[in-house]
Amino acid sequence: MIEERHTTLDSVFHALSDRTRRAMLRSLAAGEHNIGELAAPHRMSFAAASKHVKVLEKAGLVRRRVEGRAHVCRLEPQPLCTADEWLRFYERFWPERLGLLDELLRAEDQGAASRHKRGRSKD
Amino acid sequence: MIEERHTTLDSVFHALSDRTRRAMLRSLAAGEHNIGELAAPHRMSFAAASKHVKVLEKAGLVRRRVEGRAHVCRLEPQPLCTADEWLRFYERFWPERLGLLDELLRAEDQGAASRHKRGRSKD
DNA sequence: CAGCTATTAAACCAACTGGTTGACCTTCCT
DNA sequence: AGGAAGGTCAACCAGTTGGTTTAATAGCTG
Repeated sequence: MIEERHTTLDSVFHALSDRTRRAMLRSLAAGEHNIGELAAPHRMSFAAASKHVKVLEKAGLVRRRVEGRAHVCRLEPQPLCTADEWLRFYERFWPERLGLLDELLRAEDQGAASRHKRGRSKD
Repeated sequence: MIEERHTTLDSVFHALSDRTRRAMLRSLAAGEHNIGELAAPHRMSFAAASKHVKVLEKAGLVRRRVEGRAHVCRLEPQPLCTADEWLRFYERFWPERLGLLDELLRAEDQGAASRHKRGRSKD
């Protein structure tokens, strides 16, 4: 099960290491799409794009449902959450990025929430 | 510069897609280590481990400083932060995992912080 | 039925990965 | 000076990746 988690992280991070696949996930964040729609924005053959989707699928990031002749894909966010959990271990190393949360929780525990600035970035 | 960010994400996620390298980062989270120390826990040749360190270095995750005959490595957390930023875009998809932060900030803004449980996982 | 649409499958290719080994520098120790 | 310690580099290898093209399958549509 720990083993499982490692192979999961392997495949998830690998899936994320390609720009095309990251873009596909972004598309899927906006809603379901079939393979053709996912492939369209990328300058490559349909077959190549289809392979990318398969990589995402194997990483558990995408679920596919066949609907007539179309394969409709939907985002499966759980593995991203797992990856984020792994990353967040290092949270304490990047200054103020989200050390914020712990600060807030601590302050809250003491019944006295202090004031903080917020600056979040978008993509 | 956007371009730069993409190649960074490519190399960072790729670096993270290997278990050995993730373990090395964990070691470095505890403090500086030279290559030999980083290599020791892993059943592979010294040279192989050295290559892994180089991958981490190229991804900007590790900084190396030569000290006599030893190469001392230190964790460079910034790219992890960048990766996390990318991942956190999907935050809204995994239920309540850390929607917590925003909740807290919102509550704080209203001058009334509500109580929450915290449950974080380790690796 | 024919033909278009959506998609996979298979064969192939060049480039990269993760690993090995052996040769080779430096630096430290005695 | 000589040798061990800490690392790199280059060559090599098998397996994977990301891409191509061509062919095949399955579902709609007229």
